[in-house]
Amino acid sequence: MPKPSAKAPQKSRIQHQNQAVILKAALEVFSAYGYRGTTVDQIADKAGLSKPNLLYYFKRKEDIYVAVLEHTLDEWLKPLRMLDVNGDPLAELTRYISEKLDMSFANPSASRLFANEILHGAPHIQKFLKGPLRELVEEKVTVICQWIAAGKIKPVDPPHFIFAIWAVTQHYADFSTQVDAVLGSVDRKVQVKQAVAEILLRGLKN
Amino acid sequence: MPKPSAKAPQKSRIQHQNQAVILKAALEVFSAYGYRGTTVDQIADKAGLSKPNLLYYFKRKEDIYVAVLEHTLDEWLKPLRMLDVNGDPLAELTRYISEKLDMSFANPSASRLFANEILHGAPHIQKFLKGPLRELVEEKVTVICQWIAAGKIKPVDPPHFIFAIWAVTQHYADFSTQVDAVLGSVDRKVQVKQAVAEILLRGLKN
DNA sequence: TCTGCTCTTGACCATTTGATCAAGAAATAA
DNA sequence: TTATTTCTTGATCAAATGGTCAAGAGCAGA
Repeated sequence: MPKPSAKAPQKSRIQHQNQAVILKAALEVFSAYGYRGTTVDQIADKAGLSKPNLLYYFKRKEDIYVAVLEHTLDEWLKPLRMLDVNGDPLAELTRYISEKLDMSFANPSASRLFANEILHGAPHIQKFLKGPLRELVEEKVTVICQWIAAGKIKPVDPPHFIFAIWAVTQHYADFSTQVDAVLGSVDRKVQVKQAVAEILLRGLKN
Repeated sequence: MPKPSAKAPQKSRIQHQNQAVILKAALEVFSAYGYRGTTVDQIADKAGLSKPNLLYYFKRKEDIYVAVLEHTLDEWLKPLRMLDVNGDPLAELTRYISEKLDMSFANPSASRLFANEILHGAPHIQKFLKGPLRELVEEKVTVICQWIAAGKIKPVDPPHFIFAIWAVTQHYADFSTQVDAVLGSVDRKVQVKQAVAEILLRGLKN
């Protein structure tokens, strides 16, 4: 076997670069218009490639979509993974909320792509939801349970508390159009962080 | 002028009935597949009409979509409108959260339709967001401010508190696929109501 | 430079889909 | 019944769109 790996056809420099350009362009377009609302031409235009050229790298439209989706999933779980049972509960949760809000403000497209996928029944990421996501939630539920058992925070329904954090933090990405319409389009990152942490965490303090 | 009104061509019995059937079918399909992902044929099939017949009642696909959207908007605001400054704050907010969750469980399609529209920049309901919705939020913000000023609840950022209620309650409609994947598909209405009210309101108690 | 591989694209195809229309069926009013 | 309006549909069209292909351009190693 002279080749280093028969399964990994080792990308060339151009391949590596163009795939990155395509994924970036595809994220923007898919998150803005949804899967069916996006045309391959739109992605190609945004990526600065011709349509056949784009389809040289990803055979089908759906392949691009799946690639973009999977590319964001891992990133999505990182902040929750870091929730440490040995840390101070309020500090840990404050950090978690802060990081989730940072993600919503810095990369709303990824949040919207994810929201759109789930909104339509998550046809492409059922395995992710029922596998890695579910396991991670179960793990962090026990963390919260331990904090409660140790009397470090007041009792709370752990899974629904996690859902609440997701819902509120991602709201500022997914529904930013609505937030802007109601409050005006100003920079409110600091204020939101303060307000959200207060709303979700004050009830936990002893 | 023999006619009662020149602007309202008074619908016939058949018109009234078929439009209702179409709107119901369209809500299901649009909320499941999004605007671009929905075909007129799908709506016609679900409504039990031929495509040309459906287009006899609504000239264009977009007209159906707008009609469905507007049909749900008014319903959407009702619970918030009822928030009464003279009532007990905790009781009023508990009732509001409970009603929003009831809506999410009873009519998730409407919630998803709305979420989808906003997710994609709310191209059809900008006026609604910047008009009626904004005004209603401003009104209820003052209600919450009065409660705070009267010392009835602890201080909280009113608009972001309203957003938090929306985010969490609508999460159980919009992201039910994810919730089901993580917790299993069981009836959890009562538990969710209890948990959500606790999470969002305990921090307000004096 | 020559050779083989990777990359790029204009032209093209098949299907889907929003929308139209003319003609007929059904309801309604006289 | 007759006349008029409303309702229904098969057939059809034009545009949009995902995907293909053959031929050529660019690049890397010998």
